[in-house]
Amino acid sequence: MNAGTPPPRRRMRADAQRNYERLLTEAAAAFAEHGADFSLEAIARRAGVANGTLYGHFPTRRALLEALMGDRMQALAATGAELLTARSPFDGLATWARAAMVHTTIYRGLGVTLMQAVEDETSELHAACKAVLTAGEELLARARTAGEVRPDVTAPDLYALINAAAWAGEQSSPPQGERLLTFGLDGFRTSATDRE
Amino acid sequence: MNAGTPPPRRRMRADAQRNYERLLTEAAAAFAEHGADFSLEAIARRAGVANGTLYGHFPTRRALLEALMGDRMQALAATGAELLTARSPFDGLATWARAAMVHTTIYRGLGVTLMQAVEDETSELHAACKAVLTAGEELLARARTAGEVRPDVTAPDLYALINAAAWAGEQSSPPQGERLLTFGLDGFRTSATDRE
DNA sequence: AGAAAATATCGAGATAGTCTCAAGTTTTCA
DNA sequence: TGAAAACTTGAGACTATCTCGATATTTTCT
Repeated sequence: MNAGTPPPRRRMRADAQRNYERLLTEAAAAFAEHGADFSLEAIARRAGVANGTLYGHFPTRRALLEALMGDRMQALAATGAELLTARSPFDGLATWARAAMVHTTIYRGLGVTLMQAVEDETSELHAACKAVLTAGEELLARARTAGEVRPDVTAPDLYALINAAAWAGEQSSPPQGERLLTFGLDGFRTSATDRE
Repeated sequence: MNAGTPPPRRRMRADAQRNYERLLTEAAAAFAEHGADFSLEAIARRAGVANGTLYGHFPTRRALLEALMGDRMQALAATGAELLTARSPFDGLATWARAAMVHTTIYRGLGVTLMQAVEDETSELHAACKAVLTAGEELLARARTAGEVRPDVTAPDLYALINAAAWAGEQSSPPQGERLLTFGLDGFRTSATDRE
């Protein structure tokens, strides 16, 4: 559906541009249908291009994912910023977390990559993940200040919960993800730990 | 360390028995060090055996895992039964969940297999996973009866939480797993949802 | 326009992993 | 001891990742 972001830098040769876009389109379709581990070789084939061409444009699988998801993740961060004005800080947080989980679920198996990317500075997805993490931190900080979540809940906790819930959702027929996320978020709440 | 369970059925030829055990030993070491996705070919090599021999003994990777973990999972189920007499039903549940998470962490990447196995009747690990699920259900039922957990929390929720927390723990440098499990379990508690 | 320069593409090849199976070897036991 | 049963072997058929020199296409410059 979505053909990805425009050219990376400078100007590309016309044929390169064409191939770049075709690869992105096919990759999006293949990943959506078969998961983020789908064969790059097959994607090149489907795009009518030699696999060397694919590697020329996207040296790593992560580079391809970044091209596919960069914008989307920035958008998610922006949504987080908007939810900073939600009536209830906790609800804003919860709403955003749900959106983030849905986002992670776009390609099966994406969670692993996203979890690694936030710690690995050399990952092409690092910046995007950091932006998401930061958005989460802000929502969390607000809810914390309002006394709605426990003071010891951190942004990495939230990030991990989102990805873990997405992961669980992928593994089970009735989407366990939603439930897990809800339980986790409830565990974040102040009320759950009066005596600790 | 642990060489796995004894022969499967009837009696094996002496050399077969030797190879079977050697494979189990090497697999345990390799999985422990490199994760449950480690190359079966390499395991056969390390065991000084042709790869056809490995496949002869263990038709699938899951079969190998079952041989490696079957007992251990039964033991986990037994631990669950014992914790049924814990002073506090919730603490019994929490203690067991922690043990289950540690158990899942024995080989990196095991969680995926365990989540699939519980739904897939054809998996060699299905029975073992069911036993674990059942143990969880009993602990949960007791805590529910005692009014310590929300009435809508199910055994699959618990199972998913345990595996998801183990998964998260594997992806992050500071072991996020423990924290996630705690938050999730707190989310299971009755007190967290008075008004819902 | 024409040719040189810059930029891309191609696809074979090196490496590695999964899984199968016909042919050969070892063990068992009557 | 020797034949039948039980195992092992390793090559072979696939699939995937990633690299690189040869080849082709596009752009640029005069």
